[in-house]
Amino acid sequence: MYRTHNCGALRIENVGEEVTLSGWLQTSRDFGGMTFIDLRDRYGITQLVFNMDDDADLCQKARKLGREFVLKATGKVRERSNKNPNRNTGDIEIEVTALDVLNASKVPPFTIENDTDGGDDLRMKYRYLDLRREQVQNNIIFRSQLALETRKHLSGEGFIEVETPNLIKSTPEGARDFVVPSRMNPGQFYALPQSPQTFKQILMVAGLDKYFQIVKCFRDEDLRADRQPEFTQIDCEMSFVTQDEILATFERLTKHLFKSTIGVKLGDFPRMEYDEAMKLYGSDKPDIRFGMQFVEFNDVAKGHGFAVFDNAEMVVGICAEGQAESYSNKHIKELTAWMQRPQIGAKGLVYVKWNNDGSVKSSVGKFYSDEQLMTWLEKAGAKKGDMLLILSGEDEKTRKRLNELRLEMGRRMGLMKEGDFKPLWVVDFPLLEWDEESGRFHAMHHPFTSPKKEEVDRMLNGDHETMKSLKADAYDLVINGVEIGGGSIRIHDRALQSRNFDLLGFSKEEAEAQFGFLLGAFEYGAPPHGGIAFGFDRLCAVLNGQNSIRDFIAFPKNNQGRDMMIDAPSPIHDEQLEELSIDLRKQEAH
RNA sequence: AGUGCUGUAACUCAACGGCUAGAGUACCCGACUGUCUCUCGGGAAGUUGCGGGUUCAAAUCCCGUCAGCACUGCCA
Repeated sequence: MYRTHNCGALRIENVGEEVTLSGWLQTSRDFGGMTFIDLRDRYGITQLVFNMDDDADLCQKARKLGREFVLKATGKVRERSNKNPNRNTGDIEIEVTALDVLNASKVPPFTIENDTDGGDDLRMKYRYLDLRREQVQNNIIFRSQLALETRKHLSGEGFIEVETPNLIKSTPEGARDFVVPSRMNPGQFYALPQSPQTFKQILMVAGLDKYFQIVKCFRDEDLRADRQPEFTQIDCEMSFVTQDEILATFERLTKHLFKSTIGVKLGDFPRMEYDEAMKLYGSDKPDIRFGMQFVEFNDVAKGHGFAVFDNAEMVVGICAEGQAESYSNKHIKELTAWMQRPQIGAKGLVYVKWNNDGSVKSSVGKFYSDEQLMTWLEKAGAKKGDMLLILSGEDEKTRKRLNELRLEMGRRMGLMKEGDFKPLWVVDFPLLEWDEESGRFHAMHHPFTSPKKEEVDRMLNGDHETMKSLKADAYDLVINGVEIGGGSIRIHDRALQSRNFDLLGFSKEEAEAQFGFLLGAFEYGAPPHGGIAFGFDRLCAVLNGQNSIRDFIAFPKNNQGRDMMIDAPSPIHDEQLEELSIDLRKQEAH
């Protein structure tokens, strides 16, 4: 037997018991005459004691062991003379009578501690060592709990978990597909699903009524801290539902997950129209933990001889409360430089300070009187001590930049409080989005998204602006500025679907070739349906107040989509290529 | 594809263009009977990512390249 207890189990009540523990050597403290070993497993750390006076051979053996050795120790639990209040097992120790070295270990390349000294790349390469750390292990355990609570809750609401295939058909819409060559069908390829979208709709046609799945999705796009090439979704679809019913269902799920995993009770989620989010926050995923909403200054700023504002489509700013005195010229200059980085690309940044002594100071003070600037401050609802930060330029771009500034000011002013969760439904997304590159509209959500009922008539007779303004029954759940998930009511009517394909520039033949199976299914009595999908990895991260999803994935990939541990992707043998009927293009010689 | 930051001992980092490239941690050896960041003494440890250039002299400056991270594009 390897163990009678785990390393986090023993307490003062167990004193006197004969126990066996197995685990890893966390650290040892050798005093010559006696040696302490901290034995670790995922449940905790228990101290083993060896004493020269009791058993010299055993003590000598213990002195020779290195970090991360795998040990089995048998002995008697006894009360410590010096207790360690920082540890659950700190009242007791094991007086060891028998010790087996189950396995030796090389010296690990970084310390297996909460505050590891390892960098990201090392930790990924030696992921099995990183996963020994309590924090990372807790993240993985948390993920497991979140998945179980999701299943419990949705199953309790009558949802059925259905698996959908991973080898499916490539479609041109959306993200790039990962493709898999077919050996038995030379020259043809499967694609890995970007999401089980079409399958879940077909499950609705099939009458499953309420479907969910915790499912891997694959997108071959460039990565970020919050983006992996393969990631997990809580994917759902429901029949005979309105948007309100879907939102209510997944609001219940979200509340349940917050309550059951981190004990946070969320209030009812507010809703905001997409247009309003863009107007007030310059983002379709506003962080509403703090205000600092956009204020437009076109009417008060234009026509006073300041050419930059006069020529701008939009003059818009935010009011940073209480910041007038804390931003010196140097700070403003630094903030301006931050805004001018190529990633953001603002040309300049205008400030208006309302100092505590009542005076007004501004970088555009030459062009505007104090009285004029006061009207700006009033417009923004500013108080003494506040500071306006104003950008100008083309409407959409300027709002996007101001969004970055707002978030940065939120960070600097400490307004993104840890443990504060502010969910938000963003609703009424546009149906279509203009794609400059291809010179056509594409679906903002996906091609099966239903336009709002009142938009149907406008759908075909519209000009460019009308098309841009068409609204869909599409919605996102945003928490603390992170897009947690999104969905829509789908089109279940074949005629409306064809209309939508027309708008998207699909010919009948293309639509048939790409989505014929779905359109075919819709001809056999498709129920009205809709659904949503949550980013499971992001939800894990947000619940833990973290930005990077990598720590919640047991085996994540790096920036370049490489698995550093197994070193994938990698070349394959010529025989494999041959079998797959694939000729590689010759690489240019470097 | 682009922008920025980083790359020095096993790890984390330091070193004005100039002395034998240092420190902490970890590691090895020795001492130590109540530690839990043990303590003390000693030791070993370097292709300064790689290639080229400028210079009397390069970890340091320049060019290229590779890798990691963050971001922009991209991600229905």
